[in-house]
Amino acid sequence: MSDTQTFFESHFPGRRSALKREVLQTALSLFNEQGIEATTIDQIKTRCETSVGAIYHHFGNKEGLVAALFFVSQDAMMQLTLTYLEKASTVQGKITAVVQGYIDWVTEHPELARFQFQARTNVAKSGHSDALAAKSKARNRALLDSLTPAERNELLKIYPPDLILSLIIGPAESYCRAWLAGRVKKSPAHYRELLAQAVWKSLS
Amino acid sequence: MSDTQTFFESHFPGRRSALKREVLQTALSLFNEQGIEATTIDQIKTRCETSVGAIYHHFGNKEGLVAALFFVSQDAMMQLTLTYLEKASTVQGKITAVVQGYIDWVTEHPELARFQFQARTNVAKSGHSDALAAKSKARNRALLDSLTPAERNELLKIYPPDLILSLIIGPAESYCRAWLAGRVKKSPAHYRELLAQAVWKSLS
Amino acid sequence: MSDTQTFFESHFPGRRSALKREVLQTALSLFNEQGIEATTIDQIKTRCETSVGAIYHHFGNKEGLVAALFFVSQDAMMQLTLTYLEKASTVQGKITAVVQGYIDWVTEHPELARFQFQARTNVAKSGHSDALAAKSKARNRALLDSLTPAERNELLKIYPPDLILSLIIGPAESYCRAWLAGRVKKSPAHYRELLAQAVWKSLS
Amino acid sequence: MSDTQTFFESHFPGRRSALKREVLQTALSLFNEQGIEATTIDQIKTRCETSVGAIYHHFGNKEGLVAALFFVSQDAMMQLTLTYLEKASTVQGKITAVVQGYIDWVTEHPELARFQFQARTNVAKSGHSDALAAKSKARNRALLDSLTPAERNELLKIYPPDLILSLIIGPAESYCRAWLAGRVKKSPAHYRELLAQAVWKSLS
DNA sequence: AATGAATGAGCCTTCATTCAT
DNA sequence: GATGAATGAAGGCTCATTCAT
Repeated sequence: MSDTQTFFESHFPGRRSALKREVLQTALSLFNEQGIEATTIDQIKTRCETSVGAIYHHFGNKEGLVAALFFVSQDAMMQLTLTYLEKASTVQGKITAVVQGYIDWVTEHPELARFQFQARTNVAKSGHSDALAAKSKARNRALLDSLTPAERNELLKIYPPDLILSLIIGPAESYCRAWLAGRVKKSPAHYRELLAQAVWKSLS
Repeated sequence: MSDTQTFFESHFPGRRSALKREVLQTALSLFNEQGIEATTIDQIKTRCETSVGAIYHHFGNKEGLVAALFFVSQDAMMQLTLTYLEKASTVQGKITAVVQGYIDWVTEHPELARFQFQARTNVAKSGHSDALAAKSKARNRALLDSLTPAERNELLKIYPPDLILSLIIGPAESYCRAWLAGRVKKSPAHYRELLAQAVWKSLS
Repeated sequence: MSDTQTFFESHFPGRRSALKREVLQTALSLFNEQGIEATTIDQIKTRCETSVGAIYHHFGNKEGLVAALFFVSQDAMMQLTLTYLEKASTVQGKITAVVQGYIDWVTEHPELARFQFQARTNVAKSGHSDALAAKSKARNRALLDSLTPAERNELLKIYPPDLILSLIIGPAESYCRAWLAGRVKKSPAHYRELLAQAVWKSLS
Repeated sequence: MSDTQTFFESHFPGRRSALKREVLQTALSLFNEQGIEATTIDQIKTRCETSVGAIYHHFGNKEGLVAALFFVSQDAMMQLTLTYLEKASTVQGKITAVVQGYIDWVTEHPELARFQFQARTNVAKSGHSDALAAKSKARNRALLDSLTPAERNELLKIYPPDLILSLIIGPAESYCRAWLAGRVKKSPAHYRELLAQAVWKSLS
């Protein structure tokens, strides 16, 4: 499962969702190529060979389409991190899970990751801002919730909780952004281990 | 120099630039409040009590206004980092300079920093994309250029050059983004030292 | 029979017409609340918990729904006036019948009356304009047809026939419009006698 | 001054208002021909040989255009009635003034009168409903305010104030509506005196 | 009879930009 | 240099209507 098509097929299965899948897939491409505001419903409709009415029937409006894309993507990313976290037993293992979960998600679904970066602001300013805030908070708690009280105390001894997340995810996110923007060529996947190690060292 | 008004006064001095300053200041606020595309020339004109013609006279078009704001801001940020770098003599000192230069810039000019994050994509897709690429590259080289050949070899021994920048700036950038978005309350300035230390540890 | 529900039950009796009645009732409310053009088939469908297809099955199209509502309402109003006219024997009695028939209809079915005022234009511009013209003419003749030749001559001595109807129905209609629009509070029913008397005086 | 063109010229004088006048004139015609909702901004623009932007520049939006047309028309009508009222000295004279002021307005500006009938509902449901309510109240008070206390007492002896207005204006309004809709042929102007007399008789 | 997904023409409105004054 | 009326392409969205199931 490493491309977007199979991603949508597994999240919106069945023949009845065929149009929904195609619209999401097309919108994703156009949003990334041209930007969200620069992409028109008409362009999407033309590429999908459907009608504007059908798009509005399924997603309400453009904002709803953006939100649907954003949340399905964010949820899947969260899911991957949780899977990794469950397999880890030590503190280092859990931090590595978060870092590598992030990297693996981005490299497996670069289109979705690219979209998330640009869509966050839109969603935050839309009617779905509450849902966004709730999910963001949940994501931030995932790591801390997976730790035992003892582990948590140990980790928070040096750095305040607010900072922890930036120390852990910051380097990976920075490199992933650069890669998605084409500013660096080597895939973040090549640096999975290096990044996890560096983060671990920074926290000792 | 801790607010935006004095910033514009020092970068566009004189009575003749008064309107230019006011337009930039107003545009900055509106862009941050509503987003760049959502802000209209008419709104800017109304808040400045000037005319659309005057704005076009000074900035050519909307894209030009965004670019002016973006580059003056990015140049000043680069300048601050260079000042810090000049004062540093050791490798650790230089890395600290980059991290703290970044943090200090953001906390001194949060409005400009916020704008830079959202404007980058716009500028990259505009006619000024070359200027953007050139300046980004320059910024990336500033640190490496300040090192002696020996220091450089030492630093690049473990981590490839592509990764270095993300390891250095990633944590600070991540925290600053969270702060500018209101997701964390404590100013990055409180963590100047902690962040620089963490980065240094991660590179050893 | 003083509310709209029983009105529809008596005009569309039986279990098979249940949906038809509910659609008419709902459409009537929405048309009055929002206006005819502002009301969508979808809104009606949602309130009735039925499907757009069912509405089209029963009424053909939106225009047909408006016309059905208009004509059933207009026919009932005409019927009431005719009943009153049959009971009257003198000229004054017949004029009183027309005035009070009108007032009683409006106060018994304010929703239907309100709808008639706004729908007349729509129906006139629709494919049902012929039916509208025919029924309007019939209504206008009802009074004159009920008079004996001698009575007719007497009534038309002073005022030309074109004017008669406006003199008779004008005051009541004016007050009823004001009441239906909420511009006056007292029900037209309070002024049944006063209005009939005033009209009679004006014709002497 | 008996056609619409000179009406607009006197209410929006000068070369700078030429476009405004033409838009109002054109909108009036189209609204009456096709109805307000059925008329599009594009149709108006095409007939005026102007641009949609210009229309929005002058009137804000379609609702604003309807309101402008409605209020300028209603104000002028009110003005005519006030002129007539000032010249009258007896109660009968004042009532005649109201009746004939109404009739003269309608026959001098049938297009505007026709428009007022259909636009009232729109304006009432628009953002200008307050202005409408205020002006309607003012119109209703014009007659009563022009009476001396003694005259007022005399007039209100038999009929309550709410009813008075309907008795006075009802017959004329009813006939004018019929004339504007083409249901009767003879101009209301032919019945100026008859209508005023009939109303006076009804009030004795 | 009932359903509701799909259609697509058409509407209102916005807004960057120009240019005559 | 300044002004703001005018332009008009383009966009998001609505909604009556159809039709396969």
